[in-house]
Amino acid sequence: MATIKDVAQAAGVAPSTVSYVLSGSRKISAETRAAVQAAVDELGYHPNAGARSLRSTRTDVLALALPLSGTGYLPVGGRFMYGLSEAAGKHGYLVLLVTPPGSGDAGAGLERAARSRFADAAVLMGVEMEDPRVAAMRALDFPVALIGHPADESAAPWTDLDWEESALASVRALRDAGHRRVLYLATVEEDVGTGRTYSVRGIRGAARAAAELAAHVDVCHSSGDPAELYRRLDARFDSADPPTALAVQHPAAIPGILRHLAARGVQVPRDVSLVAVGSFPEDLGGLDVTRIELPVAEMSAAVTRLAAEAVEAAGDPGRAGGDSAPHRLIPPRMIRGSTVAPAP
Amino acid sequence: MATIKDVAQAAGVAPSTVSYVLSGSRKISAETRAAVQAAVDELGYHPNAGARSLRSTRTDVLALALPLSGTGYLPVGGRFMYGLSEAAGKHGYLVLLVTPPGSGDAGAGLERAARSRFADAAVLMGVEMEDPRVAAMRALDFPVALIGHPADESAAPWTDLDWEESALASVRALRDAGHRRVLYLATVEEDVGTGRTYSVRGIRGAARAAAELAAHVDVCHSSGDPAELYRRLDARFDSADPPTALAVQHPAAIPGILRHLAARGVQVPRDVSLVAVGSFPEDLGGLDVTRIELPVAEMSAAVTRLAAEAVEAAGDPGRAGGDSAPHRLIPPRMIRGSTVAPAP
DNA sequence: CTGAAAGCGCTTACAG
DNA sequence: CTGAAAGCGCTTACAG
Repeated sequence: MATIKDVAQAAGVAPSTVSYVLSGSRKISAETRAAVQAAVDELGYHPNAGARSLRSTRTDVLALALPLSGTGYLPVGGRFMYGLSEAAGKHGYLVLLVTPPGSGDAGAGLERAARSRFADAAVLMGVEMEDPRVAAMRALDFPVALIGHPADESAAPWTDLDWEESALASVRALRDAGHRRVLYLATVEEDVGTGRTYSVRGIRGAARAAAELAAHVDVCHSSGDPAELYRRLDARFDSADPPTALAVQHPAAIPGILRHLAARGVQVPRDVSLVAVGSFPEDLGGLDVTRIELPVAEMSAAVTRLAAEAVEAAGDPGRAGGDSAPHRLIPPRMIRGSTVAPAP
Repeated sequence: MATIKDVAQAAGVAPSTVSYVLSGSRKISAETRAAVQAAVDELGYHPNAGARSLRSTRTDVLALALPLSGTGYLPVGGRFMYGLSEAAGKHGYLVLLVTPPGSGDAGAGLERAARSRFADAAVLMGVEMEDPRVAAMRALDFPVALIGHPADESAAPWTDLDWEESALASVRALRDAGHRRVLYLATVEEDVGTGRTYSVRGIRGAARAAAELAAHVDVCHSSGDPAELYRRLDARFDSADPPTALAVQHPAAIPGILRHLAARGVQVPRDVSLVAVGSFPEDLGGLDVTRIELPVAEMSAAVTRLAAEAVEAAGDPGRAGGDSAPHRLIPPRMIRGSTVAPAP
């Protein structure tokens, strides 16, 4: 592989001049610049990543810390890998995956990536309300940006869909259609248990909806096991006062839920209305569901910007260590589908 | 961050000794080893990735070259990111994502990653029958392993589900149930057009099935646009001699297909039987479809092993450059679901 | 069994 | 406007 020396020799200049041409951090005469550029193109020169990062302490890599997928594959993780890779590319960053599912300690891969300086910053997914990874990375002076809205909003830069408002808006849409008994199907219970921010805040929004909208809102946790989920739904629909509407924060389960309800003789929206909270198109298998979509591209762009800023700030002692952190809370946008009808 | 010097000082030895303890490439007395290990643990020392790779030309990183997703998000890409990250982790590798969807040149990110030595090898997804990336990487002496079965089997190590056998087996299962008119719904036409190996080989298997099994096998290309796909299906089902069975190599479309058929008054499997080719569970939204699943974990493990071997071989001049490449072709396994019934 | 030293390929003060 | 030189943190022949 060509080195900076090869380029310098081909262009008849010193290696340092090549470096300056490439970084643009020094005024260079037009002829010299052209000669160097020609040699770079001719040789297909790309600076060695290891040498560059050793010297400049910049890797141009963002680490993406995936959540442990206790319940198997998480489609949302795949979406963000794509979304982040694309957004990061626009900022000149590559994306490194850490903490593969199945490893023991949730933070082990991340810690290694940070201590070995495999990356300039980490983007954290599957964030918990009190996420231990935030303090761990701060102790290492390693910049982070979160996809999630933690309890301490100033602990680290973060972005998220406003899940609380999303839950509220979905119940409101149902309430506006006349429904007074709404079942809020929250995330799978593992996510509730570990305090994932989207899970906790969604449930919080459902509780607010009950208080503010004069509606009965029954919160039920979803399950990764469809049979168990359907048992829970059956219990509600078999009760004396069954719900007339569902708000579902487990969108991947919706096609199955619709089939299960149909098998019970319950039609959507004729008998029951339904809103999806935080879905993406693949989840719904082409069904025209009334929904609030998860804005993956917008969140990916936002978290990339936050991460890039955190990297800059870490290099600039003046700006680092302020006790507030920037964030971007994304308001929900309701998309009208065909699954909401007036209450019977 | 602690360096090897800090560890050496804390342990009272030379930096080189710390390096030897960590690499295990030299006999070290038990006391020295213990002292070094204690210092390493105490300081939380991890070797700097840049320095290590600069010196040893090993990065312990595998680049995953994603296909350009012309038709938007590809769930299969997400699956392999998880699968590969997990499999690579077991071999001590981290995974770097390159060529995010949306970038102009399919190979630009990969080329940069290779020339800058961001990784030790590349795993290529979305492989085409004659994939230009293979030659490009060979020209750079950059090891690759493919997820896909290219025309030239000896060009690079590769692994894949045997799509030809999969298509053949799916038609055979339908033929064995008495079906004589089978519609083979191939991949979306973009994949056919670019010559993706799974696409070409699936169609090849369908053609063989027609020749070998005395069945009419009509091959129809799927579409990313559901409306267009349903028009194509309607054309077949409205014909004088409609199919009685479907083999579908576009599993994500199956829930929608079933709904569309139901709307036409066609029940599966009462009126039409169906087999999915290369699905994974999320695709089918909980439907109990007769299917050949895409063995993501097995393929990820295989391609990781192939990549790791290619890295070793590249370091060993004796083994490199042989004119054959190892591969692993995975035979299909049919999973019985409830979507195949005897022909009417 | 252990250490001192060279050098991987860059970037960036220092010098002119 | 350009160059010579130091040094980032490792690994591994060379030496004892």
